[in-house]
Amino acid sequence: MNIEKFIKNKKIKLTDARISILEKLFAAHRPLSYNDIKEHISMDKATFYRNIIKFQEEGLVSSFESNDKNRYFEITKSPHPHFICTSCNIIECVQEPVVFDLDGYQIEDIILKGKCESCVNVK
Amino acid sequence: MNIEKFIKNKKIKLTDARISILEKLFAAHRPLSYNDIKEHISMDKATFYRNIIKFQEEGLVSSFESNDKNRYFEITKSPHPHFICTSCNIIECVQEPVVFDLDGYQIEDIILKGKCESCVNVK
DNA sequence: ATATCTTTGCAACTCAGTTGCATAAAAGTC
DNA sequence: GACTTTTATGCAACTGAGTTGCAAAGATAT
Repeated sequence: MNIEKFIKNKKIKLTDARISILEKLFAAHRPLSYNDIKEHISMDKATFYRNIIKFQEEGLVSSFESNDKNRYFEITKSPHPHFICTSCNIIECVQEPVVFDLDGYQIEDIILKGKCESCVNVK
Repeated sequence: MNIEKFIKNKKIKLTDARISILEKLFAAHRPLSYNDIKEHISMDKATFYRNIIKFQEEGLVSSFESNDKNRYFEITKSPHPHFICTSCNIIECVQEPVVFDLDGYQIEDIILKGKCESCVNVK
């Protein structure tokens, strides 16, 4: 993915900090928290979070809160559910569609919680 | 609901603080956060959170994190999905069952996020 | 090159939830 | 009821993710 193209036409400037955040999010195949990537990016956390806010305003990035009190971020793709393991806290993107309709409500995201394949057999 | 009976046979003592937390959770028809009920209970927040931990150890209470950085608590009933409004942050229990199976995974809870009936028409 | 507007790092702050510790209050026993 | 043991409580100090104010640095347009 070409980050420059990705940011073009959005009303935000192209900076090293922004490129490295987006590169990390593109490379991951699951949502990441600040703690997941802070070792791999060299910027203040204020810069990280302020850029995330910008990305979300532009619709480039989506986020949600997990069990472990961290917020998780991913490049906005076609909507898909997420799975959060209540044992090891890992987060995965779910490929299978979850169909659900609630009269009068507009569903934007679905989060499934439970035990992942690794944890389901442990205890 | 009789709180004394509810707590009986669990390895925790019956105290005023515990009774008032459980009463509030029973009376509500949706999950509540500490902020939701702190005005209506007279105890230190340390006492509140420590008791919630006990209740969860005994399986009396369940909880999850929401969008607004607060943790929400409810009396453990038969499993049902929850809806979180991304505009007004209200949380509702969903009565319609959501069927979903993920091979090798054990689903414990389903959280739907989106716009509630009041917010879906606003913006 | 220069002017303008945006972004950055730093440090200080916020706020939900946690922890240590001394005191108080349950529950069981006599 | 008085005594003993165990558990619960309040207070204050702490933690850690995320936020904010501000001055300095960097991006883009002219």
